[in-house]
Amino acid sequence: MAIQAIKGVKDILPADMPLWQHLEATARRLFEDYGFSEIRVPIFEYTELFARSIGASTDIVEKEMYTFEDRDGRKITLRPEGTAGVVRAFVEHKMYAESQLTRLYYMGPMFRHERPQKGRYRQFHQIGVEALGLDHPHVDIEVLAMLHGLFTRIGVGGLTLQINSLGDSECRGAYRDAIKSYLKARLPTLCGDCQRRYETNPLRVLDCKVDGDKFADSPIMLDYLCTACKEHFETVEAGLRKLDIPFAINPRLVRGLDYYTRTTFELVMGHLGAQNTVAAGGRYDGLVREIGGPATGGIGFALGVERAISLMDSANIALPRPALFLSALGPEAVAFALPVLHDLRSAGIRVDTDYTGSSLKSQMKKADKSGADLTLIIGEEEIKNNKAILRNMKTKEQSVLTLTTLIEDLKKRLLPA
RNA sequence: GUGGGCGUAGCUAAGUUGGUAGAGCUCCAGGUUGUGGCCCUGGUGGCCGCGGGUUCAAGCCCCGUCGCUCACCCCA
Repeated sequence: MAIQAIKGVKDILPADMPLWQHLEATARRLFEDYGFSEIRVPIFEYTELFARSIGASTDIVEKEMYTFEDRDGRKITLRPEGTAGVVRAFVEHKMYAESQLTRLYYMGPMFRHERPQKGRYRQFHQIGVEALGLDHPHVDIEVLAMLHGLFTRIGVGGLTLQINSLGDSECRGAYRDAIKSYLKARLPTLCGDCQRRYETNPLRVLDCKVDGDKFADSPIMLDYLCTACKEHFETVEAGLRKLDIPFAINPRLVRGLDYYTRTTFELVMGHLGAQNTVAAGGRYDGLVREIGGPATGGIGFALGVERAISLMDSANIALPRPALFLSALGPEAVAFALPVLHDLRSAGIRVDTDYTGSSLKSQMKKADKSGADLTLIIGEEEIKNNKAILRNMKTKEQSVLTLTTLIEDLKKRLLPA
């Protein structure tokens, strides 16, 4: 039995790459327009970092992390999400001292040991941003506008941006108490999962797929927000309207990571399977301090690359193709072609060839398949007569070139003036 | 961790009540001797996921196992 890839991880094959590269390039360009800079942080960290930031009792930390001891006996974890590492780097390099607002983005693999299914893998990729240092609501708006803009630019529609506020340390407690007392009376009628969640994460009960529709009359966070949180949320709301960014308030939107405060949001897509959240994020005003930095605000999001790509239409993504296909017939021509290929490639011209020297018919097929607009034909006769034939694959027009001036001639035709 | 569906060629997939595995696409070579896409002909390519059992005989039936997949849970 041949060795296979680890369960839940995927090879991203050349055929998939145009979509990946297009998404990554579009994101880079957009984020940089907004003043964000790329940061690359390690894919593993000390386990404690994730326990402290994500929350020790969350599912991610309790049962999904790839954690192991390294040879020095220290507990190491493959990152299950991107924010913790970026915030750690922000604090470690004292980036808060450089400017009031630090805008960062990242992309790369994340790891969670879950049972794989559609849109959920054990190694998956996220593109994320973090804006650290300010808790001004306009930063929230900027980040949401950027998220909205990204999906517009990659041509994915039909998504819904849901937003909510989770309040802060001041008002969330009161809401939590209200929910618990609301649920307490109904507890016996709820599903087993909800009874368990009542203890671990009562806010999540409202989001239950089985009993979720029973809670139409439940207390909602927005009614419990303190003045500051309420103002913050209203400013974000007004700003989104002003920028014509469509959204829906979902008072039951709860995040699975403990660090979120105030603004939270999800970008969801119907009919993407059960894993219908394409991107999600929120504000985390307590996190930087928790990691050992100053008390400073932060907000970010991450999008699931595999999920986003499954929504993209590959039809309008240009595939890379050579400018020229060189057909060399017979060993002499193949030998002659070697430096020609080298010179053209060195000059930045994309050239493909087939080294077999086989029949012209089979090479024409390969030239056609390569997508090249032009085919250069060099055979025994051409070598003898100091000629080469240049064929336009679309018009079928052929012209005769001289071998001694071939490279200069081709450069003139194929390089932009 | 729990449940459903599925494993036959590189891909998509037929295979009757058990009787010696067929096809389309791809790939390769031809179809006037040096010209692609369409068409035609031929060829390469299968431990039928793996192991065991029943049987004269197993792709098909039984048991086990591994893998893939979808859903629960959780989340991007």
